[in-house]
Amino acid sequence: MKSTAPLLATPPQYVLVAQQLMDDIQAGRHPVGSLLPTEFTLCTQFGVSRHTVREAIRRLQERGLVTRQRGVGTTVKAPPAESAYVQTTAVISNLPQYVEDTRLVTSETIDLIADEALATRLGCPAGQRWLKVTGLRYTDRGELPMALTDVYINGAYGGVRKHIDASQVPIYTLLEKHYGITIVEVQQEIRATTIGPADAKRLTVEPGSAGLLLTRRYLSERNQLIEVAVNLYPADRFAYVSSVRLQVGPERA
Amino acid sequence: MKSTAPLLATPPQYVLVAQQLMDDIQAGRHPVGSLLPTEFTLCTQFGVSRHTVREAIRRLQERGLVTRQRGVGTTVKAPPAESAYVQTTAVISNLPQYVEDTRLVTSETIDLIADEALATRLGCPAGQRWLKVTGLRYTDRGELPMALTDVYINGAYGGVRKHIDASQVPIYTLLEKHYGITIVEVQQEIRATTIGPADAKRLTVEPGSAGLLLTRRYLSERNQLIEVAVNLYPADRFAYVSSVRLQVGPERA
DNA sequence: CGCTATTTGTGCGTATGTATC
DNA sequence: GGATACATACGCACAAATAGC
Repeated sequence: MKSTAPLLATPPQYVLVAQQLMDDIQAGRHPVGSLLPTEFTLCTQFGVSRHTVREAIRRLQERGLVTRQRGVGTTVKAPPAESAYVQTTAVISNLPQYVEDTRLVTSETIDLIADEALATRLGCPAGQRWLKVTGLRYTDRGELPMALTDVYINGAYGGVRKHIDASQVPIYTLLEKHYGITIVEVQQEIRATTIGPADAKRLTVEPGSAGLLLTRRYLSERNQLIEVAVNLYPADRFAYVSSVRLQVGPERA
Repeated sequence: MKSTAPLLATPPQYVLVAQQLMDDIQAGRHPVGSLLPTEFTLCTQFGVSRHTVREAIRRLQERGLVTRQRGVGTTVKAPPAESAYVQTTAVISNLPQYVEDTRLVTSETIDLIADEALATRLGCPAGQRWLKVTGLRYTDRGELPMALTDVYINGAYGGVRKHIDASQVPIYTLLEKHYGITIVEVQQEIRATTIGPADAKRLTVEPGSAGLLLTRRYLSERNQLIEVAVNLYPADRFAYVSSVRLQVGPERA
């Protein structure tokens, strides 16, 4: 284990510029709806190159704070969000009513080696060891399962298997807790799919009917793939709902 | 006024490089888990500058296909997707990006009054006037349409109809621009569905096959429903990808 | 353990293309 | 047509992290 604290001395210039711009937006010096100064103006203002300014504005753009249009300029769209990141409140909704809590009932826990097909599905090199936990996810009310869940856990962390059943928390938090690793990136993919006969039987739906396939991939600091969760939802039992609401500017509206 | 040719001349070089790299990953020439050639190597291979290569790789990174590490290289993390022409969106905050990469070809524009069924689907009172724009959305690669799109625009803002074809920007930005309104909230819902015969024919897929139904509702400051966009994607032509990365340091409060 | 080569990250300068007004 | 402003693309240099010797 390495104990060298990776302390950052000074942030890159484009980060500083981005922070200053966010401050200015927050303080109302660049009100929502107004145009930001042009790239050239910002260059002279901050005393940096255009490349640096563009990199800074790119950050604002990625967070949805500004939009850019060629020939027009950079428009301020929203003040910087309070905490960290996107405000996407992902709500999992059931058709009859909203779901507060769900239970994962595991049916199988096996060790396996990723063959070519699985490696492709997970996005890992073939031959890697994985712990696969299969189960059905139930809502509080209703007897039918909401989803068929496969969780693949990197073989290096297979020790969590004994904590899974007992726990109500997501599996990746167990990994963070027991192994001291930190999940820094979560990639999520949602696609439609056709539910095959075997899965259809377990979910109690018609074979060949439509389903939602939601895959989450958890990456650690070193970009190591720690966990992959694959959820299959019958079309009529699940919808993925999210919303983004822009904050009203500092001025009273 | 220009002749409003909605024709894309040639994609930027970094897009071409990115597409070629995705093809190479898909074909197994850059297997998952392996390192991509270095930036310098790619420069000579493609005959472009490092700037262009980095821009291309940035696109792959945003889609979660690769991760980068200083001193190590660029690691392939996942194949692009099942099918060749799968387009991915990132977080909801950079919708404009997604629109720029695709072309909407409108086939029909009609005025209508919301009956009970439509009012329920849109979430508006029955009897309200709407402008409905129907079209197919294409990617820059592949001839098959990526999606069947219905955009419902609040009747009060029907005047945008003449600007829709010419523009490459999202329709809601047109509304913001021409009517001075501000979109404050975007609600998004994703669910799986079965594609009916009529839609299947237009999308060139099997009737009864699975599709992804993505609905976005745009609300103004006074919570007025301005626009509803309904997109139907065949299962094998689209995946909704988003990624959240935690910041390393306490970059900003 | 330190040195070095490699590879991505940061930053600069410049030029040209293209959309908008 | 002209002016403006962002987009694309080339070049170069040095910094920082990593891996291997």
